Amino acid sequence: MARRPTIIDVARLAGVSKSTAARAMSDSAEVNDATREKVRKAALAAGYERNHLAVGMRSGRSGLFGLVIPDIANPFWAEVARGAQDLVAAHDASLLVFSSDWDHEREASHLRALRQARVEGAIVNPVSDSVDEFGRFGLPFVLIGSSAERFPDTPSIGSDIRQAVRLGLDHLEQMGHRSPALILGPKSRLARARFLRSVHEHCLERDIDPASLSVESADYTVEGGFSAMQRLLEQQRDAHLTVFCANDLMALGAMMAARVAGRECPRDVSVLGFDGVPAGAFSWPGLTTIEKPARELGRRAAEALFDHLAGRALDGRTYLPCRLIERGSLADLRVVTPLRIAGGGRT
Amino acid sequence: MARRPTIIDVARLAGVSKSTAARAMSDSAEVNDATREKVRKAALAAGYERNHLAVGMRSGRSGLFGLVIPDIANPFWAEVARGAQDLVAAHDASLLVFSSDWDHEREASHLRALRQARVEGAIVNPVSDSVDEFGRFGLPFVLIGSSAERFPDTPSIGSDIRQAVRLGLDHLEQMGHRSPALILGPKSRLARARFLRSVHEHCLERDIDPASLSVESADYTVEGGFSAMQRLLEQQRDAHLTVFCANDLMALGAMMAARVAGRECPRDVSVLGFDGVPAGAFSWPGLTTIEKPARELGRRAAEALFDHLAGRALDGRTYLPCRLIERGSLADLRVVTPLRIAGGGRT
DNA sequence: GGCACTTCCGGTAACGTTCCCGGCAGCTCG
DNA sequence: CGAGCTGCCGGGAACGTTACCGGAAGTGCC
Repeated sequence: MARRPTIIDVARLAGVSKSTAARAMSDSAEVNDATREKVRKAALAAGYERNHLAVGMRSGRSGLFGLVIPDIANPFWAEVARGAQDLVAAHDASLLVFSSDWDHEREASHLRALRQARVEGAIVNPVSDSVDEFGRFGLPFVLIGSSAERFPDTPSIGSDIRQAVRLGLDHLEQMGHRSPALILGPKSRLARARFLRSVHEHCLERDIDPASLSVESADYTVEGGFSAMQRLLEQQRDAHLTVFCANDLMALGAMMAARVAGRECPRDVSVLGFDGVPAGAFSWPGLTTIEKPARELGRRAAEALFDHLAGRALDGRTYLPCRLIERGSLADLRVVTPLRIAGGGRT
Repeated sequence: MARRPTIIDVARLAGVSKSTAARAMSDSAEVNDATREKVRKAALAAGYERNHLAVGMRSGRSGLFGLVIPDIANPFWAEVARGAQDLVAAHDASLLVFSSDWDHEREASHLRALRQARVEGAIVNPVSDSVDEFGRFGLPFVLIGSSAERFPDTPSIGSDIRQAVRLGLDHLEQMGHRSPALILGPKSRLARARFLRSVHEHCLERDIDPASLSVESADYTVEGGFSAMQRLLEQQRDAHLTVFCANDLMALGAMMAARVAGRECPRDVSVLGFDGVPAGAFSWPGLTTIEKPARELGRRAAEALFDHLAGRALDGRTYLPCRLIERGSLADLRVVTPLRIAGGGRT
């Protein structure tokens, strides 16, 4: 295979200097239209393609961006990645994707790789809520996810957990569920605190004692949701049990636990999820859940990064609203109560 | 922010020439151990990090690799990406990920981006089975997926559809299902032909007329599987209906169609999927399916690429075996038949 | 002691691009 | 008509690294 043609080859072919050729290729105004056309033709004929390595080296702009997320194989993060990727590609740049697996070591190593590749900026979901190494990260970056709260002075994008929780609780209330049990994430995670705080706010407004709510902790996995639900089911054997889970995987696990316990959903048990993963659409009954705008999250993070780089003002933290997806995992407890109140007024 | 330290800064700090410093940093044998240590210390003190852009420019090895798949948000491809990523990261390199959305234009543009970034090689799932532009791709690459068959002279990795189909058919037979209906992908796709051919082989060996099998076509989506199943259900109203779907999404759609038609799975209807997406584990009943080794596919593709680059011999196309995952979507038709044959011999 | 050989190191030239500076026309204007 | 200005272009330096070459010590051997 022959050597890849360089700008010098193009210049020679077009009969101009390499400076002029470079100017022509980079849409500079300081070149005559006729000359530009001539160079373009020569470039096409030679099969010339700009060497981004050299460009990055000289100009400092590598055209590379980084994304560090916990796991690209996780549907939620894959969706985020897709959003970021789309926007980066629209800017004629490329995205380096890394999975940290919630591991500090790995995250550090990936960040190092990003720096060495001289990416122009990065989007990161920090594995821990309490990182200090980010101060000397040495790169423009945008945080994504709820742990971003620890870094108030760097731009960050997340979903609006407060709005989401209230959305779920309001919907639950409308359906006749007053005080759902909660299956939350591990105590160490910041997202859990935010979730719980929002629940409390909501309860206080409605004169419900937050302490009356059953709370179980799990680890965001299906198995965790399964056993948390088992504990809940034991506590409450007879009445209708409603649970609000902090993510869909645990909700799916909770539904499975109900099934093996012989409790039918939504007849005996109601489950509300949080995330909006595709799998929720295929469970039976379909999982009613609150969807985080994952792809939009990725897009906006990338946008924020570009804005940041361009020196445009940034409004710090941005929270994106979530959306309720009604499927079939919630019982409609209204149909009995209103009828009783109405006293058989209709039919 | 101060200028990033270069190898020259390190050399000055260590009191050696930049050549020596570079040698020390790149584990060259041509440097004294004591000197190497001295340079290492200086590098650490200066906070030096190799500039991969410059390295790539000079040495021709950018440390960058490309991955072009249809959609990173698709769980199957996300898993593939994860596998590739892990292996690339293990080689201290980075992976550029692109989604083509089954669009020629986009694919071409991504490949161009890859060339301009001077990636050392790429893993590609070509959007079309009939591409000609790949001849002048101008980069070392490995194909992934079944469409790779069109390019016999380039290394490729795929799942062993033949083995998978026979695995499914054998299992079906063991469970008492003789001639399942088929829901396949669009006629244009090569994978469909491969699937069908394997079914025929299997039938012929068992003296089943392949023409007796009902075949429906869909587009690999849930909706497609849903309506294909509806057609099948109309054809066959009474007897137990068994369908073998060419992917899990269609299988999930088929299960939903059965449910809305009032047919219970697995009592009235049996569904066998193909892919092994996570969602299949949460449906009810759980989807029995044949799992493609997605992550392994990605790993092996990356491995093949590295081998290829290192000039190691490559055995052309590699097919990875698939695995049966038994969940609950298949009726066990054995329990009745053997009893009848036995003629009430037991109880 | 001279010679070959090894070990280690320094200087210089690339790699392909962009940036800066200077120059040469042609034009305008006092 | 000369000064200044504008539009366009060429030449060279620089970006940070590695490849290559040559040379200075040190070692072993006759």
